[in-house]
Amino acid sequence: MKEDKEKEQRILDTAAELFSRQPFHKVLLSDVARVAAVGKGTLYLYFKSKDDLYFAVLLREFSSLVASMQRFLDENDLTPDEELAGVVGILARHVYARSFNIELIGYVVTCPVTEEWQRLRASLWDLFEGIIQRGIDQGLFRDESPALTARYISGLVRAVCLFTPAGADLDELCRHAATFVLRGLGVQR
Amino acid sequence: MKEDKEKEQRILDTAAELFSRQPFHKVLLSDVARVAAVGKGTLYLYFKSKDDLYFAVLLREFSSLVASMQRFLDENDLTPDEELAGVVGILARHVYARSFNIELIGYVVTCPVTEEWQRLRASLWDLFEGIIQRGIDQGLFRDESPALTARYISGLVRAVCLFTPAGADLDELCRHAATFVLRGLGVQR
Amino acid sequence: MKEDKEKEQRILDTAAELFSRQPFHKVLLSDVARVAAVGKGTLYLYFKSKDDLYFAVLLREFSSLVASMQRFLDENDLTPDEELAGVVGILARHVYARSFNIELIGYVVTCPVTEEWQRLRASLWDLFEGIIQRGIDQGLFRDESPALTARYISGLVRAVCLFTPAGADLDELCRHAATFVLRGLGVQR
Amino acid sequence: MKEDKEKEQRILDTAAELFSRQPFHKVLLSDVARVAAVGKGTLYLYFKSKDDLYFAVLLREFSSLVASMQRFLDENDLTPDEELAGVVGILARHVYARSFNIELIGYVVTCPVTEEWQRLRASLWDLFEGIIQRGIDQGLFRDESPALTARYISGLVRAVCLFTPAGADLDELCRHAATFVLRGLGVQR
DNA sequence: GATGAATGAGCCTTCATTCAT
DNA sequence: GATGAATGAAGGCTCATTCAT
Repeated sequence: MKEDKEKEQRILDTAAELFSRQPFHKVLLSDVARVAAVGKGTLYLYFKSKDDLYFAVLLREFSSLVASMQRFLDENDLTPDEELAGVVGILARHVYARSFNIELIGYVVTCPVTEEWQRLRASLWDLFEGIIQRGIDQGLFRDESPALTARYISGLVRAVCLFTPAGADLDELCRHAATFVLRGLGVQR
Repeated sequence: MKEDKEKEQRILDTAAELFSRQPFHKVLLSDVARVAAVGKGTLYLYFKSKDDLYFAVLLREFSSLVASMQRFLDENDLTPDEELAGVVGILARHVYARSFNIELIGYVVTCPVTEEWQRLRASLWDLFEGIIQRGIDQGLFRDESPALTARYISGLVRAVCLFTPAGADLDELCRHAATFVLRGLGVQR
Repeated sequence: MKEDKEKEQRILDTAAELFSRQPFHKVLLSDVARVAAVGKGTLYLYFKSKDDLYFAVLLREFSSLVASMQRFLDENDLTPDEELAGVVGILARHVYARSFNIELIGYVVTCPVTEEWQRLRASLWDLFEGIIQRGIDQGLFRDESPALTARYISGLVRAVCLFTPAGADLDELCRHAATFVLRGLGVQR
Repeated sequence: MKEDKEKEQRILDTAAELFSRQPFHKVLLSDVARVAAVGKGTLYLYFKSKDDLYFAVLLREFSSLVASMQRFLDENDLTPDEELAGVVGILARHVYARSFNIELIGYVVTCPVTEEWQRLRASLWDLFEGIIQRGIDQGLFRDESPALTARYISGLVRAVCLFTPAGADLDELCRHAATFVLRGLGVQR
């Protein structure tokens, strides 16, 4: 019933694409099926409902983001300020490439939050909070409430990417955002 | 078709409430009518369609926010850092009180942006940008790109309000956000 | 929402007709709507679901049958054997005219029996049982178990009407059925 | 396509069970396959369609019933009244044990009657009619229309078995039904 | 102007049937 | 022969919109 992982991924890719371009109710499952080149009924072999598909997209995108940020931290031995600049850049590029992704969260906020989603979201915050805390411990950062700040950052990046002025350069955007965040944490730059 | 301003406001209030708590497609016009205590057909005397009602809510909420921020600036003779702290507080309280822009803005992002909405959104950014620019001119702030920063701020505030840890104090939250933003702009605090 | 009793009856009439000619799953609500000359959505103003419509048909038909039998008993002052012959005739004509009616019961048997339906069905049995008991009391009938016999009779009539040999005369059929039942109760004829 | 008789029987057994407990449209072929422990595709090696399976069940059940009744008559040398009491008992026990013909026959009534089904049904009636006729010929029974009476009996038995009052004893039930039928045929008991 | 019963286009979902393995 | 993933036609149901009152 769900052997074909490749097909499942194709459905998720398609759904991610479509959900990022239109609000939930404008995305038709017949479109998803057509674009993914599967039968409409096939969707239901892999996902219980339209909502289920939606959340699956959300979870996959978000967890791949968090994973890539975590990998970045693991594979590089950096100072907290370098780490923060790095993950802000990753986040920005991710949001920029697939502007929906973080946007999808808007929907989810009003829904009964699933445990899995809550856990995932917390893991992003924990990641930020951990960096900030290390920076504070090393005397690099100043922050009265790392938990709050961790929550700022994704919102901040999201906003700038969504509403980026036309013609902006992505690299510059990442640099600017990182600088702002680091200054916000008391780093002199 | 538009005599009864009081009724129109009641409809908008109701719609604002409902649209802020659920995704667009889960808000039924029959619910709006029932809660607003008007007939379903009456909605169409005041608004052309569901989309039209939605945008009317969005515009009203957003413009009242911008107006109250502008009023704050006009009625007080403050330094740029005081101004920024003030409007951040206003924004935070607004988002916190009516989490309207959760879904509201979420939906609108994927929609064909109307000119009016674009103008309104720009006015918020301009407001922030103006303060930042004045701060820079007065040597209070440092910022390489006030236009980008203006876009950060609302996203930042939105995020912290949406995902505020349980038990957080709103005043402290506002103070923290303001401090972060001001530090981000190079203010020593 | 359900002012128009006339429209509701038209829907019920149509549904009764269609449900009597085809099994449940072959009856399309779009057909019901078309034949009843109402919109498809209108059906849902009067009935919660297809099942609900089905049961409404069943209940209406059955209760009208029981009511007409009861009226026959009330309006005539007859001996038990005359009463029994009369109600058997009424039942036979009813089944014959709308062969579905009793047939519908087949479906209902396998369903979670609603209280209302149970009550209605019991009222038919009670009606038969009452007549039989009066007959016994007056020394006209012999029966060791009027409750069981009451359950026979509708099944008996149903069967003969459904499977009546081609060319049979309805009056003769009623007479024959009544005779059989009365003899079954020990009446010499 | 039809080698494995054992598997075919398992499918028929399962289908008989399920079709007798739920209306046609609620019985899913995937359920039949699962319960029968065969693949869904396998069903189509033995039966052309869902309808085909349905009628196969109906025919098998019904013909086994008729066969067992016929065997009873052949293997015992009885008087018509004994024969009738016997076959009524067989019928009652059959219906009682597998309420198959609740839904089964219910559905079939509204369907285009196949020739095979018609023939089978007629064989049951003929069996009853034959007994009745012999009883009349021997002066045991009185009946103006054995053909009609033959049609009563199965309906009568069916009804009592379906709607049997809770706690009833099957043996007593059979005795009572037989007595009623025999009295209906003018036998003094 | 106000209403809400009526409408029907359109979507999600189901499930009998097929066919590649 | 056996399987069950894949299919897509079809139907139940919803809900924005209309319009007669």
